[in-house]
Amino acid sequence: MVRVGRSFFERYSPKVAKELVGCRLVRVDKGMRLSGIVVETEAYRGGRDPASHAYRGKTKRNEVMFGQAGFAYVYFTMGAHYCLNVTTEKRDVPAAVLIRAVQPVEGAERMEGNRGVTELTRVASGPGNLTKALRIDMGMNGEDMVTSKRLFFEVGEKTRNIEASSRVGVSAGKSVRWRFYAGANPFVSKGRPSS
DNA sequence: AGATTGATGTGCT
DNA sequence: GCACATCAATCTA
Repeated sequence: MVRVGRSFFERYSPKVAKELVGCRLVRVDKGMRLSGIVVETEAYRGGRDPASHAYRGKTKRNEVMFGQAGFAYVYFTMGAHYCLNVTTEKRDVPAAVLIRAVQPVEGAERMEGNRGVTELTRVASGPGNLTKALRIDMGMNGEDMVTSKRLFFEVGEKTRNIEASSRVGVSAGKSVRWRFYAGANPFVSKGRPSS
């Protein structure tokens, strides 16, 4: 298994988001591998991107986005959900890729247990679901996913029919289509019907 | 100090 | 398809 290296993340955020589809997200929990193929991502770029957390400058919450690429940025939202991002681009460029959904590969039963559902297509479909299935919380914030032993990416097969659409749940910045997902894959979260 | 706002998910219809 | 729970960080005064 080849791990995704630092240089992969240090590029233009939407490009990283697109190429991340098809890679394998691996979470080692209690010595057991829980993994899944990434089927859906969204790119965010601070500065000119009003949908980004970093749009209004650096804060204690989003400071990870300003650091080096390849780090996990985990944040709490909507009162009950965690979301997993990977930082991208060079240091001091606030950018990240949100992992929205994965297709369970290893430890699927364990993930089902963590989630309390048996429908495999829904186990890690959606940012909040994904983190719950893989037991990712604020303790993972700032984790270096290039060197970490418990959370990282492995190079996967190239996904061919990757589709792009506008991002889900974002009111501003609808002009860019920075949501990438594997076409016709049932594990992709049902976002918004319109694109 | 108080109000507002979400990068959402679930469950019921 | 649509309502609604839920709470920390951020924004406003």
